[in-house]
Amino acid sequence: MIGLDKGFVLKMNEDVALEVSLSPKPSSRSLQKKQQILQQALLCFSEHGVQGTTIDMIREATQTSVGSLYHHFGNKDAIAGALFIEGMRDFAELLKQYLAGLDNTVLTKTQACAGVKALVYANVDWISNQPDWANYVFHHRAAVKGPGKLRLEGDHGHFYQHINDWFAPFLEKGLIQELPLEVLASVVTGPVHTYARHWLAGRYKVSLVEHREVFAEAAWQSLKCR
Amino acid sequence: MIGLDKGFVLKMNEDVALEVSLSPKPSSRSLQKKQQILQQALLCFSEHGVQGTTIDMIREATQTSVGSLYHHFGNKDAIAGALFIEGMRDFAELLKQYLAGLDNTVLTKTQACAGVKALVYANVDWISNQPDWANYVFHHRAAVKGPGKLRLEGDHGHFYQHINDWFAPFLEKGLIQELPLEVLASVVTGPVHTYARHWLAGRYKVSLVEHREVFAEAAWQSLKCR
Amino acid sequence: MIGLDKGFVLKMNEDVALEVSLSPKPSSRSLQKKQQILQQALLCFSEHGVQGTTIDMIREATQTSVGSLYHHFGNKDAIAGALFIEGMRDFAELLKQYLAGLDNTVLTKTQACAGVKALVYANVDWISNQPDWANYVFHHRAAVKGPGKLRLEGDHGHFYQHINDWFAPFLEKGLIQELPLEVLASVVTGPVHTYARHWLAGRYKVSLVEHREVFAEAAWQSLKCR
Amino acid sequence: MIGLDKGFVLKMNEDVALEVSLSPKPSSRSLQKKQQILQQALLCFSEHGVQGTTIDMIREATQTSVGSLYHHFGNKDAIAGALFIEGMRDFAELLKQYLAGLDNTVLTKTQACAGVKALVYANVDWISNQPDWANYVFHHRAAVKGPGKLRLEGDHGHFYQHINDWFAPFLEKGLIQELPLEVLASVVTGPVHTYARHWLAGRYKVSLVEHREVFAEAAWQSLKCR
DNA sequence: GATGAATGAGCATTCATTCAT
DNA sequence: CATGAATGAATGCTCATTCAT
Repeated sequence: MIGLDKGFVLKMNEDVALEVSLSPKPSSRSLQKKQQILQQALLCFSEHGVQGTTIDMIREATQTSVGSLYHHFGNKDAIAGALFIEGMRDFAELLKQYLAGLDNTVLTKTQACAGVKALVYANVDWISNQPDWANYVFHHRAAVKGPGKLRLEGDHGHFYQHINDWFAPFLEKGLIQELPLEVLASVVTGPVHTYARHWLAGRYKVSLVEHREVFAEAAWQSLKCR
Repeated sequence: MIGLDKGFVLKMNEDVALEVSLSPKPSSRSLQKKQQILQQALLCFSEHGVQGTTIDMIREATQTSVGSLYHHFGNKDAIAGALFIEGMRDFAELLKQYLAGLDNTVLTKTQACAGVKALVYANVDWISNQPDWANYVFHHRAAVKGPGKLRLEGDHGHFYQHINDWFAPFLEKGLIQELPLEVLASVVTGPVHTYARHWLAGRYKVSLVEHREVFAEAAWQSLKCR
Repeated sequence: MIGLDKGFVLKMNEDVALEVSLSPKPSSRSLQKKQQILQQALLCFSEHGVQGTTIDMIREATQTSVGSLYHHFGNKDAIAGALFIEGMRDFAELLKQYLAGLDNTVLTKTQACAGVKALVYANVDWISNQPDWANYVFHHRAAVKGPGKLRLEGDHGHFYQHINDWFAPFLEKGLIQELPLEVLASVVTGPVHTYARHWLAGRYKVSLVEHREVFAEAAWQSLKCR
Repeated sequence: MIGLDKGFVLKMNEDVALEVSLSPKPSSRSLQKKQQILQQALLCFSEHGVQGTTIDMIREATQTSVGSLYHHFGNKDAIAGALFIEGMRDFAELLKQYLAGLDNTVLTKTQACAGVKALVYANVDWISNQPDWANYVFHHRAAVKGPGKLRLEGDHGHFYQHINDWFAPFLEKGLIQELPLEVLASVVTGPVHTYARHWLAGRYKVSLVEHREVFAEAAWQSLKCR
């Protein structure tokens, strides 16, 4: 069964650097600093929202200078955007990993259930391990502007395609209800995200992960064919 | 069966006026202006977010003066807060109305199902009829600050109590799964809100109301005891 | 010897009313309200300064409406001005009264001393009895603008003339040092006012009146001829 | 005899910079700008009062940008406060210098007189050389708010202590009247300040310095034991 | 006379961004 | 690459004053 991946870190591929400044050799020093900036920016965004976070807050948190921030990212939106894109990618990776651990060639009810639950697990686990990042990613899609937007849409398309491809056989075989993909997605992620939001805001006391199985089962009951 | 209430309007009880200024007689003129301001502010908030909306935008939309805005509400936060509180109340009223149309003394599976579905219907219908207000209310609880916060918490407590009381018999009889109220709430509203958010953002094309029954059925399947 | 006049009240002659609005019959009702307004305005001015006091503060303190305030005084400056002029007059009256109790036809050292001390007593006593008003009057001459200014200068001239006339014989006889009137005034009132300012600001704990005789004696020692 | 120090300039120690931003190296460039800002702010405050001076006036006078003003001082109050504190310090320095030029180990009437007169001279001279700053300092203690306030009180305490220590021997020996320090201070500075205020406001024509000796003698006559 | 809604110029302050060193 | 001073448009809010009811 799919386990709980421990110890995520906010780590990103070199592409991030490439996207922002086209400097030929993003030295590892530079990359390290960028990550630190993103890490701290995330904390600020979580606490005050993107609009409520000022460049100065990030500067203070990262112990650098305004100039340095701009040298690395160009402007505030680029920071917010990079954070979103990397988060999306990080989450997508986990989800793919969870699905990869399953076999979608054996078309049984059990496998279908495992697939649906894997979606829920991936959400619950990623959110639980990266609560701030998760909160940010699931509520700041608008943060991505300019050139990054197209790229995000591409990424997102591939991601959806991947999930779609994985489940297609089960839908065809009639093991999962034939609903629009968007409805499926909402039924699977909606309860988790809604609970997570209240939990992260401190309004719910019991941590999300404690309801991991409940949400998984609920999703499966909603989507299975009977 | 519970029908779709047509023609909601952003209309609020006199209490709104009372909360802001304790003037003895909030003339209907004054009340009317306050409502108009809230109406327009909502549009601005929907389009640009609360932080992204400037007082000047609201001023222009309402065709009044800055002074008048401040005369009636004191500050920007108070506008945002009043909008949230009134929205909450409006939604709660609809939900109560839907539940009131059902009989929770006959403890059958059918009635339990109707109860759960009523919750979904209320969400779907209110969101469909007040999309902007809904979007605002479901994502700006933080807008309520200061004295209004306590009041909101009180209101909210009563609201939850009411729902709780309605469903208690069914839970006792074992017709609905005995889950924490917060989980129940997330399972019922999560899919609807998640779908609604994407739909309102223009990312989903099919309107929420078209999936009304699907979401209702999904909720019931998740929560019923088997 | 000159005693301490008890129980001053902020009371003004009908002229105040006349100066502001030229209404034919300033009914006693109206006059009463004006006095109440001035009384409260004084408290506000004392606490926040004239510039720091808003019309709304005065409105709240007087439990009336903005409109009423403007009906009675025309504008904020007029309130500040009236307060200054009345204060000046009230103080001048006390001073004249104190001098009137003495005999300036007997040109002895004793009488000269009594005259000088009367000036100090008048200052100490008036300030002690009307601390707020005193603080206001001695530091807000600039508050008087427009038409009231000329009138004030006239009043002030008469006042100075009166004092001048009273002391002239003693100066001629060589019982008091022949210094410019302005220097005399500064030596007599300076210490009292300086002490009073610090006392009123809470920086000095011992009340002004306890040093009444000390200041009087100091003034006399400074000014007497030897 | 104590002479008249010519050519004061508004110059302040590095501490000013330190108090506002704790940046490691307040470059001399930065310090220079701060001084220029204070210099111009003083002129504005003198002409319109602190409340009557707008940030925009200071900006125009200093030929910089609003942002720069805030970069250096944080807010308007900080400008007003720094000006007061520096003024206090500048005056205190002069006074100490004047006292340092005298010998308080020879306990004669002559020396006591010289001491008292030094206090008056310091006041007259500083006010005459820095009329605007003096006027500001002697009437805007309230300008100091927040953290600077404590520091001011400390400074002030040391200052008073210093004066107290200098005069203590003379008081003990019975050469100067044993009055509370506050009364002594009022008698010495009161006449000078009162005269200065009227002079600076343009109501008195003869300059303060012309009465230097008169005020000094008056103070001595008031305070000497006989 | 009283009331309080309306007005809008004015103000302190913030903040993303640029750029010289 | 780093630094932090400089910039100025933008923003939330205040407040004296007017005026219709």
